[in-house]
Amino acid sequence: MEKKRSRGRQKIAIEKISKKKSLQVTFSKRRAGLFKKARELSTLCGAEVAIIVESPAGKVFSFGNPSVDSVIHRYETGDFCPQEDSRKKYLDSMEDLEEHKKEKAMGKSNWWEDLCVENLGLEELEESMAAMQVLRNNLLIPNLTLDQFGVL
Amino acid sequence: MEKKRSRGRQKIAIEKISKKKSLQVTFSKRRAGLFKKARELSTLCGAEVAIIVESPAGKVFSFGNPSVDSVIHRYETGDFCPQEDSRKKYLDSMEDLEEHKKEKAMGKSNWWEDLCVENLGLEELEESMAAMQVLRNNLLIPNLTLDQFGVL
DNA sequence: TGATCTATTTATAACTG
DNA sequence: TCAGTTATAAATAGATC
Repeated sequence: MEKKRSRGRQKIAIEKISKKKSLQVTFSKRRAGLFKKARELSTLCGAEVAIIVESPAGKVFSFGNPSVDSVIHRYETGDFCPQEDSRKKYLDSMEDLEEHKKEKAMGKSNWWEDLCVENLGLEELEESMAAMQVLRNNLLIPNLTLDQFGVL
Repeated sequence: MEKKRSRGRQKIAIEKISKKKSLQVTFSKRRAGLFKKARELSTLCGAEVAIIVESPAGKVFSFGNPSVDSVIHRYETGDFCPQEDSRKKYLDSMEDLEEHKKEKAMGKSNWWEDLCVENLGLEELEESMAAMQVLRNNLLIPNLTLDQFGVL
């Protein structure tokens, strides 16, 4: 009979972990676990899920199916939580689209500085994505797709 | 020895559940489990977490610590990594790329088409990556890293 | 760093009232 | 539909490599 090689998983209290190193390890492991659970929920039940996590160090991680933004958009525009009139903002941004295009046609040099979801329609989002695709191709980096970025 | 009263938990494939009733039950249980994991992660690690789930029936559930809206706001404004100057670094390299563009432009609008690994050093590769990071930031998509593209 | 291992805790599928 | 039960699957704390 060999000596036990490990005490196995130990029970821990659900309170802030004091040891910095084990906090970091636990954060990574549990974040991965959380995202896996979310993926399973969405696959098993056909549910849409979005998760945003910010580590104590300020790093942001996200998971979304079909995408973080689409789920957030529905959350914000649905009657569930109408604290902000983001639908109006969205429609306004569509109006601004023409003006933005005119500016672009005038040959504005640093065009990407104006890129922002707030003044971008899906069409231009896809244009921007296409530019990134060209960059990606030229950099010989394979398999960059829109859904990898949670855009769609 | 008594007859077993249950077969206990059974292994299931991670694919859409076909039986409507067990899908509903599984959705409720797993949604609760997911939120519990999120609460534990946030308590154990002091992390901010927001989750939005929409059931196939269209019902929306959410969890947030400290609140869904605050986490979403951080996500959307790109106001993360407050203790780092990486954002500034991205913007700086974007300016460098602007120079690069002017040098290479010569009447060509799609400057990035000239970018190619063959005439790029690691430094410029990283610059290009930084430009993509800026694009990413402007598109409000978090956590784009080199290794995600299989470069490193 | 991060991947892997082990023993344990935790989550949950199927079932029952 | 909702709350328990049971037996098993899955996650993970702590250690090691």
